[in-house]
Amino acid sequence: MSKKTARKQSILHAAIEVFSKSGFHNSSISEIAKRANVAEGTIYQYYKSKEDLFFSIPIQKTIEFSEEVDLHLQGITGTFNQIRKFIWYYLYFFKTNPEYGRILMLEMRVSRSFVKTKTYNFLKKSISRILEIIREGQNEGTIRKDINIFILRQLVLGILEHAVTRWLLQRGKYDLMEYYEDITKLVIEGIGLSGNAQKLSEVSKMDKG
Amino acid sequence: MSKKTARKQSILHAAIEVFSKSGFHNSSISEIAKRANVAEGTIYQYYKSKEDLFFSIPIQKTIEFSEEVDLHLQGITGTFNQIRKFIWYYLYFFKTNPEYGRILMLEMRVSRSFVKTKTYNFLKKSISRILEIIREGQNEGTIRKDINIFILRQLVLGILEHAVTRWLLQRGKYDLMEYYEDITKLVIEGIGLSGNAQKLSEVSKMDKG
Amino acid sequence: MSKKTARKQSILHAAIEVFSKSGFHNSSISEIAKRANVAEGTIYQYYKSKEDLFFSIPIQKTIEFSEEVDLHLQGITGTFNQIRKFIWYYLYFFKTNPEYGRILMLEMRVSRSFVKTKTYNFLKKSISRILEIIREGQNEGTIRKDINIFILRQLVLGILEHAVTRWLLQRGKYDLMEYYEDITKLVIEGIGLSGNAQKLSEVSKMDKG
Amino acid sequence: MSKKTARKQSILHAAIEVFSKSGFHNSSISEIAKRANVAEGTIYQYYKSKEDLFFSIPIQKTIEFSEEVDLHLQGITGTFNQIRKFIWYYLYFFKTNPEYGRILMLEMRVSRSFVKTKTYNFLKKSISRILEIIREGQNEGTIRKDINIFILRQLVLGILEHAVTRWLLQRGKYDLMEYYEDITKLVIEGIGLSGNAQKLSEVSKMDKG
DNA sequence: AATGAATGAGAATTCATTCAT
DNA sequence: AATGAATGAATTCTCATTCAT
Repeated sequence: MSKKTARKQSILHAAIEVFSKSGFHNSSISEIAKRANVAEGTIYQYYKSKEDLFFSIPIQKTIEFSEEVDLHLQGITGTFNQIRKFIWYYLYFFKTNPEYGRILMLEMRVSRSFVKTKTYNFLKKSISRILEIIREGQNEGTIRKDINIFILRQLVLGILEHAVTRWLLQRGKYDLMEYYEDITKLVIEGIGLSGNAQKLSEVSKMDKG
Repeated sequence: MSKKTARKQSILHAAIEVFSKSGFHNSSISEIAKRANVAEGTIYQYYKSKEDLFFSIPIQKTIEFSEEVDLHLQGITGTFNQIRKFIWYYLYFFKTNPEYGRILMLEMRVSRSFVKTKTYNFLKKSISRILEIIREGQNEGTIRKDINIFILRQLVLGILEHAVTRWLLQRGKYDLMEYYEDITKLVIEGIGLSGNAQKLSEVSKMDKG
Repeated sequence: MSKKTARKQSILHAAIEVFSKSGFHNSSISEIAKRANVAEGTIYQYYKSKEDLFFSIPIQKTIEFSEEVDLHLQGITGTFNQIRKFIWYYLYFFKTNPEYGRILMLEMRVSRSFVKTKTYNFLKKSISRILEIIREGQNEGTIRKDINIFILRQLVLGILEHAVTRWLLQRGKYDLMEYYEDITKLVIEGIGLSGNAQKLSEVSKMDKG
Repeated sequence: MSKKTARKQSILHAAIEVFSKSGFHNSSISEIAKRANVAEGTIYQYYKSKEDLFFSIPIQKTIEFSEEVDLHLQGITGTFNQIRKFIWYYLYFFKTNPEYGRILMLEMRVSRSFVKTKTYNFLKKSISRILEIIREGQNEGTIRKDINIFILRQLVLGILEHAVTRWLLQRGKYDLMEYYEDITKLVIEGIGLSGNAQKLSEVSKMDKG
């Protein structure tokens, strides 16, 4: 049983490598099998189809992301501090999982069939930890209420996804964390209640608090 | 010669339709040929390969976008008004070119091989009309200078691409222009010099002016 | 040992169900194993191969048919009465064993490799109880002698197989016994000695007797 | 166009040979392609699938059979003479088309999917020339009316199919025409109006006429 | 004896591209 | 210049059979 799980893992791992390198359509089951050191048929004992294998990739990573993000957010008070941390972990996660990033950002996020998947909903939910933070912030009075909450989320995720996507397409020519401060500043000022100055001072207060 | 151009056009047009519907890998030359009312072999008289045909799509559309955006920006003064207009036209362009949008946003923008293309550079340049506006704004003193200009561009394009991508994936369940006001507000406040209040009043002044 | 036999039985039983449903080529060992509640490997402890399992099906059923037909014929005198009974039991047997019927009539009877099998000879012998009856009838003087005995058998079996095959292909839209009387009449008149009228009266006499 | 037809013909011809030798499931497209001297892909330009190719076989042969049988029946008067001729041509046809016979009798006739085919209906119609003859005979008063007409057809076709099937399974160890006389006699006496003697005399009268 | 995971050969089908007409 | 028939490489998936446990 543990052996079975290990097999399944090693197939998934090989799949991430191969799919990341060449994309779904230019990857072949035979290459994945080779890299996982199993026969082609073995893959079909664990996954129904090539698509099933592909769409299985985010499940585990999403759980990992959710759990870690929750851990990192624990004990942090103040909406802006939480957002800072969320952004930081988001960037850090993809910096340390660039292959998964390539699969998620360059293929899945953009795939018509993935949108219909259960995994997609799961992923949406996990990412939307940010929605909760924003909502709480609105209740606390630190996040602006004059703009639709989904647009605010779009601001945050839009900037983050764009940043990660650009970085991935450059194949790591620069450090993804490089612009972390700027991005954070932009996001916080963008969704914060009022004037920039006020917000910034507030943030630093909270940071100290 | 005119006939030749027309034929090339009609092939490209058919290609946009087909690629948009099914994506690059699930589209076939034979279907494109059928829709363009030419024989399969004819396509190879005009385009070297399927990939060549695919990557030829953005060239024309990019020119169209650039020219139109320039026209729309003419006579508009004030950085923020220009940005408003840029955002408006960006959304409008994809609202009226959803098929091309699907190809560009869901396939090209994310394709490893496209990044190596000349067309990619061409596209980048055309989109970066926004960079100029931002730079001018910084010189004028209306755009903040404390944040890297590329990050500012990332803010704008990140939000816009995210908005368009989400809309395309929902296959037009809602109107892309719906959130135009919110997006504009966010962007302008995000990249503007100081406090929100100040910026907003400035914007309305300029709108009137 | 009893347990062993039981297991072999249950595998065979499952095989009949599965082969009947989907035919030899579209049936899989894994489905048979599942239905027999054994592991795939276990089947190979009892049968050399898929083909071996398939060709093992008729053995038992043939024995069953032979024994039952003998029982039903016991005590019946008169060639025609015996033939009536044979026909009746033949139809009854396939009416009550349609799954086996499908395997025998639609697959085996027609398989190039089955003809080379020992089971095939066994089956031929069992079915040819009818040959004995015909031969006795010729000796008694009730069956015509001007026609080759094998052709007479062909008459009987041809009509019966054809009737059963048609019924199976209609998947039981009608009752197989429906045309029993007509078939019997035709067969008896066909192989009987002389004029129809004479034969029919003879038959009814014998039925009463 | 003529070339196209020739190609299609030669593929069909190769298919008949291969399918006849090994049956549908044990034949491969690659073998058919090799024998037809075309590439595998070429087959798919003419036939949608392996099944489509397989089920295309009877169409032409059925037309051939129908037309020839009609020609052979022309000018022949008298129900029994027509039946004699039908039986003769039926046997002759399969004697001269044993490969097609193997496909039709040992696979198609017995295939669950074939029954749903248009070709099946076409085939049924063509074979049922015999039904017309029987019906006319009943109107003329030479064929018995006390037995369902479909059972009478079953008698004829059952015997014929059985004869051909047995012969095919023996792979031509004997001459299919060998038992022609006996079979004819049986059939004619079986479906004829009254006593054997009467029928036989009638037949010879007609033969002379 | 029983298991069932692993195998890997095998097969159908697709389709971009070529080239003779 | 246009055609479209022919190609054949490439790929996914199935499944009978084996064998270590």
